[in-house]
Amino acid sequence: MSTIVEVAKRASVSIATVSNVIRGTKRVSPDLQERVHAAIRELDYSPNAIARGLKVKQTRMLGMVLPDITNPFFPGIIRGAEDTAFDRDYFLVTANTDEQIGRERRLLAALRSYRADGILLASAPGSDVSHIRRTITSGVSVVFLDRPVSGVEADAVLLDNARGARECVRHLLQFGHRRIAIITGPLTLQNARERLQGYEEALRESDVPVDPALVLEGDYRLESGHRLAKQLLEERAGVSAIFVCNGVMTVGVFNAFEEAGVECPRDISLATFDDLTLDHSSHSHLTAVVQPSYEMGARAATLLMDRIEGRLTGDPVVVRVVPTLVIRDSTARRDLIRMEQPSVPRRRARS
Amino acid sequence: MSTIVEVAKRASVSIATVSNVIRGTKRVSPDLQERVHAAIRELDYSPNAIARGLKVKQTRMLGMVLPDITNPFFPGIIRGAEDTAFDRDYFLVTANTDEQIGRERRLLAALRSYRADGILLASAPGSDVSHIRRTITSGVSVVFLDRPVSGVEADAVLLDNARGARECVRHLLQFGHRRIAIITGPLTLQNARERLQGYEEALRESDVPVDPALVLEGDYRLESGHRLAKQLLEERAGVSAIFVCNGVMTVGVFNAFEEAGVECPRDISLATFDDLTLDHSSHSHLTAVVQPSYEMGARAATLLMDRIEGRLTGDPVVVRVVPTLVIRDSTARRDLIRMEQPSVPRRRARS
DNA sequence: GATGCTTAGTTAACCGTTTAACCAAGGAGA
DNA sequence: TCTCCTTGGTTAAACGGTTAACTAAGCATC
Repeated sequence: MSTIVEVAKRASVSIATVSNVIRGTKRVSPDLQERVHAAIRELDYSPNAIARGLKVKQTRMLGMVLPDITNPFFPGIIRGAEDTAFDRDYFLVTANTDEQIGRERRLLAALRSYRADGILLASAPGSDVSHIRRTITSGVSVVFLDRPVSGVEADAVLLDNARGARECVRHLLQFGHRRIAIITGPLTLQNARERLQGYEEALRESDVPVDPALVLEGDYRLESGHRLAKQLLEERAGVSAIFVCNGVMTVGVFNAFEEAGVECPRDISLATFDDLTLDHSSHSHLTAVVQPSYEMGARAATLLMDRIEGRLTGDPVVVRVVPTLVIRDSTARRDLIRMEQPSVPRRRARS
Repeated sequence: MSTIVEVAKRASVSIATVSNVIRGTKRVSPDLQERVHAAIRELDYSPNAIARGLKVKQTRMLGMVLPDITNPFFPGIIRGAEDTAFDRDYFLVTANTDEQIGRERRLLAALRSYRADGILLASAPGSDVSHIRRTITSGVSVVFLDRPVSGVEADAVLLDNARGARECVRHLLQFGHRRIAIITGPLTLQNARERLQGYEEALRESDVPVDPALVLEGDYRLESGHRLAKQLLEERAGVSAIFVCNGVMTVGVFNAFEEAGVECPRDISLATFDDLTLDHSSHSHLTAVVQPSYEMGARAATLLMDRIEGRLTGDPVVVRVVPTLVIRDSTARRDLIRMEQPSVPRRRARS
């Protein structure tokens, strides 16, 4: 691995000149430029970003810390952020915490140690936020993505969750549904609370009372969707529609439907947050609140880089992006729903 | 952001002593240790990994370059590699190329520039491998993951693709199927060729001729699965089973089934590479060749770190891991398959 | 008391860049 | 011819760590 000194020697110039032609910081005569470029090519020289970072005190490296890469919501975010960062000549690296606060702590510490210029963070739920606060006060810019962290001030890109939920539930109400169940995310997360709130608002608008028995708290993971839907189907209690607060849980809900021989929308209506485009075709027929995930990633990255470069100063800014409701086949008019339980499960689940 | 000098001042010791207590490189008396630790705590000091890297010429940073994070095969790999790297105190960062060779080139250049100690690479298909070769000769260790790169020698962790395909097709043959179609990956990729080869071997073992009309080349992306399955269903040509060479294409195949009103396994048997556990329940009933993705990630990371640390020297080693065939509901005995076309599609596709 | 061996700590060189400060030479203006 | 700019280049001091080489002090041995 050759260094700038070797390049300088080979081109018979000083290392300052090499640096200048590489970075274009000063006029250099054409023939010296050519000699330097030739030397670089011949040696396959790659500037040492680490030495540079040490001197200029910035690395042009951005970290992205996500709670769960298996959640199909995140790939879009990653793409958006990566593209935007690359366009502005930053290097974006991704790491995931598996929703474990301990891992998050380690990752933030590592990124800080490597002097990343900034971090895009979708934090794992947890009450201890000292590591985040420390990261910020140490001088690393942080932008919250999708999940704000209560008690910590920072730029953020968030979804208008209440609005998404409200529109979705309105749609169900327009279809004549009155007993609409909701499977929420973990209510420690603000976005989960907002979605619940949108649900309640929509009901109130239509003078439908909020029945606490129809509000089921999940945790955004597959298993909870499965469990709660199963419970819901057993009691039934007049429920003709379910609103599920994220895509992963919806998959679990479908599992429960299949085990119980329930077909959608024949036997029940289903609407969900998140679009599962990669998924089984029946999902592409899902009525869904779709989040502009690519845009969210892109805007968060922009915010972060603007903050780093000082184009953005002063109080934290919070960008709210709005989701769109896509109405597809999984919701039907209330009077078309067959409310009696199917007599026999179509197929048993296997482990 | 405080430095080692400030810590040294505050603890009234030399910077060498600070370094020594942090790294445990030399005996330091208990009271000095305590003073240093106190200073570190009070200043919230975080050692500058970049300065350290410059001096010791290694960063303990590993890069993982993947072609497509939306492919559900990769999260498992990432987890395995991340865990293993963390255990040995390396920092693993991930980036994805979207199957574009240009992005791969940029990412490798960036990782080299940041002096990553090593790279786990699942390369995008493409004939130009000079950037990979250059990365290696420049001194960065590279381990190929899942996809070897022809013409470049390096350690690798690969799946025994032929074996997986062979066992799967044997299973179909045992169920009495004779006209078995295959939807392959892009045959420029070695793993796609190996899967095809396994398919052919299994057929030959049973004296079933390989009918070229039943070999359809896809590209591992959803759309190709959809298109080829549709084509297959239109011609039908006595096909009673389909073997799909990756999970993403299988989703496309399911879309085609649904559009045509074909049910599985009632109307046709389906077996696939990859397990789509996150997916819709019908997928969890899929007969599948499942790859030990966590293990692959873990072993690749181990190989890489061993190579970096010099515990592993000499010729490249290639680890072959073996997949397991999981037989579930999507395959049925040939005589139970209803071969006539359903008269009317159950549901139309929407955009 | 001189000598040598440990032990605990410090000094200073170095890693590969960037960049402020400096310098030499050529040309313009007086 | 002398001074003063420009222009195009070089020198050398950082940046924040690590670590080999060194020193000082304490102790045992003779």
